[in-house]
Amino acid sequence: MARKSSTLDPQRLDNQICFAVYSAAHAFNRVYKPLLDRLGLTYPQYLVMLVLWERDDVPLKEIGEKLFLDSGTLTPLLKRLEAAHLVKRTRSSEDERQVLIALTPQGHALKDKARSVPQSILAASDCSVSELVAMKDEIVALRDRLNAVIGE
Amino acid sequence: MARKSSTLDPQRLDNQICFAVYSAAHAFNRVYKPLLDRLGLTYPQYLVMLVLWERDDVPLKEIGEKLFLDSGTLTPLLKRLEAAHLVKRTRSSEDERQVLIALTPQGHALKDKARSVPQSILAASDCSVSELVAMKDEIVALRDRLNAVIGE
DNA sequence: TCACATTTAATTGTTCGCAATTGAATGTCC
DNA sequence: GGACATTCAATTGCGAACAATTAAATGTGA
Repeated sequence: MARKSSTLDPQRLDNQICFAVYSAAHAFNRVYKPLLDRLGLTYPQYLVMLVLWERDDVPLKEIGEKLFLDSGTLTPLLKRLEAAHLVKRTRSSEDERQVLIALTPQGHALKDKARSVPQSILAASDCSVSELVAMKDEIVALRDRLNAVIGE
Repeated sequence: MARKSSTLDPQRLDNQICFAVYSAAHAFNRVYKPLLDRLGLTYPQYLVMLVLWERDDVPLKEIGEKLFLDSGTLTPLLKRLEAAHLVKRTRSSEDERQVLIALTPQGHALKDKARSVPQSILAASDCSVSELVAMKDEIVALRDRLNAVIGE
């Protein structure tokens, strides 16, 4: 009883939820890799395409808010998507500060090719949809609490 | 009923557990940042230190297995920790292929300074320990299932 | 209108993360 | 013992991720 049980030691790697999340994110990335290679996308690029497939012609700023990414990450990423002829970047005529991101026909067409990706991920998760939804909601709630702290 | 409800659309960003995990990992990183800045560590460097604080004089390979990272990531990271005088890298005399990572006195001493980090994270999570442990176990189980698929 | 603050992207520099390759050390099989 | 495969770390190249800075466009208040 004198020595703290290792299963309760908050400084142990295996007891840290952040490492669980960190390593799960990398595991997801590795599962996505071969699926997205066929689409010519990286995972963050795929996330941007998901945003655009929901709504086209979105300001860079708004993509950043949805994905929690800033222009330092998105500007070069979007330039790569533009070089791949999947999106077009244009300055807004109403507000020259904003850059609007629009899908090209190829970018729009890619949505169909990507349709099988989620079910491949579901299969790899080896888990029921309802369990995954419950976990997702818990993780999102945790993320939002963390982000609330960052804003002070 | 003809149109699929958006809350069930698997191609919607908000319905993807992987994005929840991805964005939660980044949120954790942002919460850790100011805490680890005081220790002069990045989050992946902190993970390596957690491994070494549990057991010293560990082969690079073993650190990689615990953190799911390869030498391409760890070699430069460990060189930075060595430059910061927190670890020492030596070739094993028994097997010259292996590099053993050992804590310096400063590296060992940093454990005490890092003791308050987990409770700061717990506070930011705004969640009970038992809830976090339950979530952690679920996420680890998911991660392990995903990693099992990668190995084919 | 003019001075000043705010907003927005882009840029720069550092660190991860990983695939692919290289090279050295070790293990195995004949 | 020698040919061969395997293991392990290091290296190279590319794409995030983010802090900090810069520059241009817009908003605001005297």
